[in-house]
Amino acid sequence: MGRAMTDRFDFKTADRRWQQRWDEAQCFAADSASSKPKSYVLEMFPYPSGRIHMGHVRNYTMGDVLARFRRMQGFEVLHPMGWDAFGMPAENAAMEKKVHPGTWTRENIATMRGQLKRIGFALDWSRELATCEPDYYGHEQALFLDLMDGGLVYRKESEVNWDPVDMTVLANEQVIDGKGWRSGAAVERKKLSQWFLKITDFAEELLDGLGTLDQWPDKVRLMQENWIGKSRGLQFCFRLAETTPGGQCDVDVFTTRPDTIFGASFVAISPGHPIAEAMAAERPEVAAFIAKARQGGTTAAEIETAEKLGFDTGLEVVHPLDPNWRLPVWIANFVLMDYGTGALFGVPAHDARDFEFATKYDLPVRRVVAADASGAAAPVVEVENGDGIAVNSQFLDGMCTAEAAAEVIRRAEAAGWGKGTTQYRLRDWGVSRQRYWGTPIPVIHCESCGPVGVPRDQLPVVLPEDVSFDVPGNPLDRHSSWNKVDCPACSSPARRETDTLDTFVDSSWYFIRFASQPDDKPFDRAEAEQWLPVGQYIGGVEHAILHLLYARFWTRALERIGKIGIKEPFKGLFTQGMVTHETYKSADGRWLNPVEIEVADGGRLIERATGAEIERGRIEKMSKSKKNTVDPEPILDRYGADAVRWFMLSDSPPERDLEWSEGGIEGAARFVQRVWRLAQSPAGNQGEDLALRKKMHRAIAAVGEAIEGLQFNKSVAALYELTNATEKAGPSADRDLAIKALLLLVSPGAPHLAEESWMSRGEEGMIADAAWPSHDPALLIDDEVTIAVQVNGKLRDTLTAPRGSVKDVIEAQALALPKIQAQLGGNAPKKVIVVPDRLVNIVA
RNA sequence: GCGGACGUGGCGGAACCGGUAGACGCUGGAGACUUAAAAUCUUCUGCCCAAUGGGCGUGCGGGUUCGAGUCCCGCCGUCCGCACCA
Repeated sequence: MGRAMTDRFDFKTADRRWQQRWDEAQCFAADSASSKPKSYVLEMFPYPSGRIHMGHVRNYTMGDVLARFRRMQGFEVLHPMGWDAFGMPAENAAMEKKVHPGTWTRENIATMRGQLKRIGFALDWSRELATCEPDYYGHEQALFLDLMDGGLVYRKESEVNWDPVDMTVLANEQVIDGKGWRSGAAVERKKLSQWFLKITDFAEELLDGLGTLDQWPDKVRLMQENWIGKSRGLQFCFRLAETTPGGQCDVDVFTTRPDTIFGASFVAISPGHPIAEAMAAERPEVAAFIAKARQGGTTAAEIETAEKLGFDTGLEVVHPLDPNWRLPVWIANFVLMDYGTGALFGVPAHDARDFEFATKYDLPVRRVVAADASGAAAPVVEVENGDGIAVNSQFLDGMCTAEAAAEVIRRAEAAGWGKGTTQYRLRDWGVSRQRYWGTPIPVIHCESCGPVGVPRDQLPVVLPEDVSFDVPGNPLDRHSSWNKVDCPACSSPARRETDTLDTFVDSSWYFIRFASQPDDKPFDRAEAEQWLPVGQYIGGVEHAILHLLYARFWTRALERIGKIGIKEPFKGLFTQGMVTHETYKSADGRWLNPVEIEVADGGRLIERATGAEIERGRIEKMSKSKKNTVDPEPILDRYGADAVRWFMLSDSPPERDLEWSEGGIEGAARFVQRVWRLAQSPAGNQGEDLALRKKMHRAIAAVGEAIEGLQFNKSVAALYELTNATEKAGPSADRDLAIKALLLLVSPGAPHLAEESWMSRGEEGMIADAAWPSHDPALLIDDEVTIAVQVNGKLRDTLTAPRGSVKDVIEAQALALPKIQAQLGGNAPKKVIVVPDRLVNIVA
């Protein structure tokens, strides 16, 4: 037969063989009833966009290494996979390709499941779920009703991006340069009545809870802290000099800088403020201004970078600390209705936006903060938003910013015109989406009863299948046989809610459903608590705020209403970097995929199809628009699962971006073959090799530590070192042990290779069931150390000495070195610093 | 605009708590094996110079220290998030 198998690792056979064996043995099915300690490893579940991309491969490889490592350490591991299957792309596909969103999504899932299986992930496929199936979203509807019963759901008006031509709501992503992506019409902000979850009730808890998340990256905790944005300040009331057409007689404002109250030169209200709206009803020019201010999308970035627009209402308010001082009331486009009270007082000298606004509309700029009292008269030429000493502020003069703020709050409270309050930047979570492909909100609107929850015995509220996407807008609105129902309370004709839930709701509890999935309820509390919280959660940084905050909130909300006994869903969090690739652009400006180009002589790049030279662009995140994606599937065909997995772990630290390169995957494939070749060397040798044994123990310690800390690139480097040393060593019993250890250490990253090698060496059972090797700490330490000898901090020589040598001996040895003598030139050293077992620094 | 990060050879990166900068990999050079190629193996590879030695080096400019990639202050550049993309 002349099998070439022993020369080359045949991944085509091995990958399939071991994937099948693991499957048959149900190796990775998690047993909730197991008596072993439990470990829950979870990667953020994918959106089924069509095909697996390199970002998925990287993410799931990291989780897989950890899951397999934990299993080897003796844990009962839960490592599940599912599909975040609702979302806009399915509706876009429906419009473009005339395919039902469900069909498109389920086909994508089937494709991607097959792709994931080829990579050999240690997943418990028996727990697979897809959020677009009624057996998932029906339970979500039940939880929504639970939150309603718990008083955590309410309705209010809020603004959406409105396309006036297509007459449809647009996602932020669908607004390009202030225009609708399909119609090209200028987008407006429109008010709509929507469902909200009371996340602000949890602002303080969510903030406090960050303190308990010591296995989260600091940057993520900091970002969440800033997002919640707790600030202390003064809320107070400006009395209007005259009553408005709407009958209002005062304006509530909030400020984090009460110390600057004497620097006020105007009051600005949001275009959505009740006073503005009341005036708009009376005065067409106000209405026109508000319409203008509402042009453009709803995103913070857009609102804050838009040109500042103001409208002087002619109204005036009275300054609370000076009855003779009146301030004009403006409507301004940069004031957000959702933050604070929707109104503020402008202090141009000490706030950047106020400064810009005042400069444009020629409003006074008054200095009320200076570095010291002598700076009181200095003009303010650019905004000064730092702290300092109060000036030009009557009784506040001379106080520092904090004192002055406290004093204003004290006086306001004493006189009753305001009070010190805590304000959060966090806003309640609007969950209504005017779209078909999402979880139907289980509510029925009745003219006499108002909104009524769908009775639980009528759940799930299933999406109708017979819908069309040939007209813009939500098909559920047009589907009268679905949305016309009787009120569950009074039986009169009513209308089903046609909005669906934000897909972030779907991803706010899937980790609980993975842990426990009974048919008759969302989860079994006791079983879920066996596994939760998730021990290690892994995913992209782009989810650092929204998804992670919503999931934390949802968990706490369930805890508050008594559904579960945990407050934080994710004990450990790891945010991995992106997979990037060079970009290529032809002379006529087309982006080209890496498979469309080839390298000509001299390293020039040319387009295969045309032979024309092309330009090498910057390294960017793999994306369809830049065409710099590398499809994992052909790579799997060519190099096998382990090489791909290994490359994903090798080059870059996991939290940083990984650049896909041909050289990188080749290097990984070469390593796979090296290990295989090493595993083929005959076993059963005699004799010791202490140096190699030490290296083996060091590698066991280093690899374990690196995986524990999710520093996979370091574990790879340690394995290369062990491989190098083992290859060089002559036959010995220690070398046989080193090979065995190498296979165990390599197995979480390259499991097919490890299994095949394990079997070929005649080892018992599957390596998937083997235990992680232990190391002998005594073998990690060397008896001799190399000590650096510096003169004035510069390395001049080294010396070797027994570990733990006394200072004086080392110092004498260092001074006796010829190179050091030469440096000193006969002079006595001024000072000598000795760091035991490390270095000697001689100050000359 | 606001918030967060990152920056080390030709490239990806390593460096415990402030203590020998460049582990490990990629690329490249030289050599071995081969009829040849591939594969594999050996060896070198931060830059500069008057080269068995010396100088310079962790984005830039300062500072603290016996000693700074690491700590502090000020810049520059790049990337990510901003509430309806997932």
